[in-house]
Amino acid sequence: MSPKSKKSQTGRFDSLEQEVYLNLWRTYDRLRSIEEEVFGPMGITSQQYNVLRLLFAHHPEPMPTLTIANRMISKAPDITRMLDKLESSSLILRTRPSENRRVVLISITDGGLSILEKIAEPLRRCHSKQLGHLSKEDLAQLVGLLRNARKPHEQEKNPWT
Amino acid sequence: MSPKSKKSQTGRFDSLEQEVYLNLWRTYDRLRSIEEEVFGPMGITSQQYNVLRLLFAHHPEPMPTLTIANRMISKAPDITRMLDKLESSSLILRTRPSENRRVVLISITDGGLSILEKIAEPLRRCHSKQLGHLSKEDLAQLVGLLRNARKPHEQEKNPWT
DNA sequence: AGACTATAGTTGTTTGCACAACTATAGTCC
DNA sequence: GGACTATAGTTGTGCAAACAACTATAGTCT
Repeated sequence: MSPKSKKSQTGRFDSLEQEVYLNLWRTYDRLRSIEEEVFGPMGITSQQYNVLRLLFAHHPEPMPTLTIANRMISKAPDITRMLDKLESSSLILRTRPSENRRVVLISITDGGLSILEKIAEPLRRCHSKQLGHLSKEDLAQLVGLLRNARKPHEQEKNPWT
Repeated sequence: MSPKSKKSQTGRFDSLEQEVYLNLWRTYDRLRSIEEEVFGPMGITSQQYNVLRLLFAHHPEPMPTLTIANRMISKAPDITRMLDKLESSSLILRTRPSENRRVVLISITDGGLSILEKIAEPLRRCHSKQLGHLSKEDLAQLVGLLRNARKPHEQEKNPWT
C-alpha cells in the first residue's frame, strides 16, 4: 500500500486542505521574495521593519520587549538579538524603568522614523507590484478567507485575531 | 509629513494590498507551526519532505538535482546540503551517470518510501487540523485566489503556474 | 583540436531562526 | 520577612537559508 493511495479528486495533491496549504506556502514565498528586493538594499529585514512599524504606531509611547514579540507577524523567539541590531544602528532606544527593573522599554528614534519615511514609497510600489493585479473585491475576499483560515489557531486577546 | 500619511480606508494597514500580504504571512506562519509538530518528531523538515514527495511522484525514475530544486515550493539554494542530509539518513541515493557526468541523479530509497508511508496519516490529520474547519467551497476559492495572486510572479514553464 | 560558452552542482561565509536553559526582578503567602 | 512563584528578558547552541564564488563536465564553432 503506497503513501498516496488515499489520493483524492485534487490530482497532484493528497487532499484539498493540502492543496490550499501548499498554495499558501508557494504564494507567500513568491511575494516575500519581491518584498525582499525593497528591504535588502535598505539594510533591514522585514521582521525588523515590522518592529519599527509597531513602535511607530505606538509612538511616542515606548513598548516592552515582549509586547513587541507577541505582536510580531511571525513569532520572534530571537527578539533580544533583533533589538540589539536595531539598537546598534540607532533605530531604537532601550530604557529600563526604575519602578520595574524587569521590563525593558523600547522606543523608536528619529533615525528609525526617518527609515520608515524613506521606505514608505518603495514599499507601497512593492505591494502594488505584488498584488496590484487583483481587484479590490478579490483582495477583500482573500483577506477574509485568510483570516478565517487561521482563526482557530490564534490565541484569544491576540492582536491578529 | 509622517510615513503613514497615505493611510487608506483599511485602518491599521497602509493599503489593501499590504493588508493581504500581512494576512498571508501571518496565516502561513500559523499553519506552518502546526505542520512542524508533525515533521519535527520525524526528524525531517518540510522542505526535505517535499523532496521525498517529488521523488516519490517520479519513482522509479530518478531526478537530477537542479530539477528538484526548481520544483520545490520554496526556492532552495541550499539543495546540495539538503540532499547531503537525506543521503546520510539513507533516504535518497545519488548516482552520477557516465553518459553525462555533470548531472547527479537522485532516487528515493526504500527507507525514504517508508518514511513517506509513516508520515502520511499524521500529516493528513495535520492538514485537517490546519484547515478542516473551512468548507470545500471556501477552500476551493482560496486556492483559486492564491494561484491568481502569485500568477504574475511565476515563470512560464514552471510547475507551479 | 583548442578556445569559448553553457550546463550542473558544490562550497564558503554570513545571517537568521528555534528551542531550551538561565538570570534578574517583583509579587505573594504563610 | 523568607521561601515560593510569576514575570521579563537574555544567552548558548545548533540548524537552516541566502547569495555569491567556484569546480567540473559537455557542447559548439571555426
